[in-house]
Amino acid sequence: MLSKKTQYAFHALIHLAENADKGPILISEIAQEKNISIKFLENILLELKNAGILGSKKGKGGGYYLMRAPKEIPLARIIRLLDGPIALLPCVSLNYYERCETCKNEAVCGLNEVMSKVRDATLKLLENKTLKDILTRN
Amino acid sequence: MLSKKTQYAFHALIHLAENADKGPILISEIAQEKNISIKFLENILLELKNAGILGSKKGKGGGYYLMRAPKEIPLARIIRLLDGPIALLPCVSLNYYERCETCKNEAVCGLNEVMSKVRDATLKLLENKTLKDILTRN
DNA sequence: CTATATCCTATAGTTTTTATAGGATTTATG
DNA sequence: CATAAATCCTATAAAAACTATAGGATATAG
Repeated sequence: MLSKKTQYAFHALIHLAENADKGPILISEIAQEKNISIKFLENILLELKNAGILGSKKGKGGGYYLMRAPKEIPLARIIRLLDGPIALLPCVSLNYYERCETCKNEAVCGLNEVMSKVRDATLKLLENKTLKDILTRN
Repeated sequence: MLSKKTQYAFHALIHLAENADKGPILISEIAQEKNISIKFLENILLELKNAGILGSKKGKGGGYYLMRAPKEIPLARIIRLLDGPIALLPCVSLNYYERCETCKNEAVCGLNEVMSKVRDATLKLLENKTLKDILTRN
């Protein structure tokens, strides 16, 4: 399961996308709207900003805003940033690979093969679906 | 990522399947072969037994053995048993469903839609692939 | 100058995961 | 029947990860 952190990030990004025309949005506004602890959300938005996904403005009239169009933000990007690996096993992770200590030859390991397929099927969706795809459909 | 518990379970099941002709297998043998803490493994095998996946025999000549053919044991079964939900969000989980508190209408939620697709793609593999599919290929 | 809002880093609280301990029970066998 | 071998069972400890909070630093609008 995705962590609360990542779930909150998605909800916050959705709010920012749906209010992109209103200029910078306050942390407190998002927190209230989406029922998230304001201080926890603050940390999350900061991480998104440091990753270049969000921009911010300080002081009166400040807040957070998207740095790029929703369709340019793949869901996989958010998950990897806040949750880490998407793969089910370290030995099939593309971004967080670790060699399997138990199995002698990954090329012949059946578990590795199946989990690689799971990873591919998951990534095909999460890398192609973007913030735009999770906005409320009207 | 899958927990160590689930990873150990897979390795133990593989060992049991590959030595099914040798009668009951000792916990200690599996632990040594796969480099798993013997006491931790004991708990895992017990859970698998209580779930009807393994059988056991006590006393001298005892040990654990598979209760059914490897091709009858889907990987999803093991994961759900030891790791819980396979879905990325509670609101798209088939076996551990929980209503989303933030979104007003799941039928219209884009996040729900995408994560449902991820779940389906993952389950298509994990419910159809079995212990037989992860045995070493020779 | 002041109020506002993010920035930054530390830490506290909670839950989950991983691992260990030790006695109870069952069974094979001499 | 006594003994050794093995799983059964439950509790608890140790470590790690996750969730949340705190409070001062910094930047900016007006």
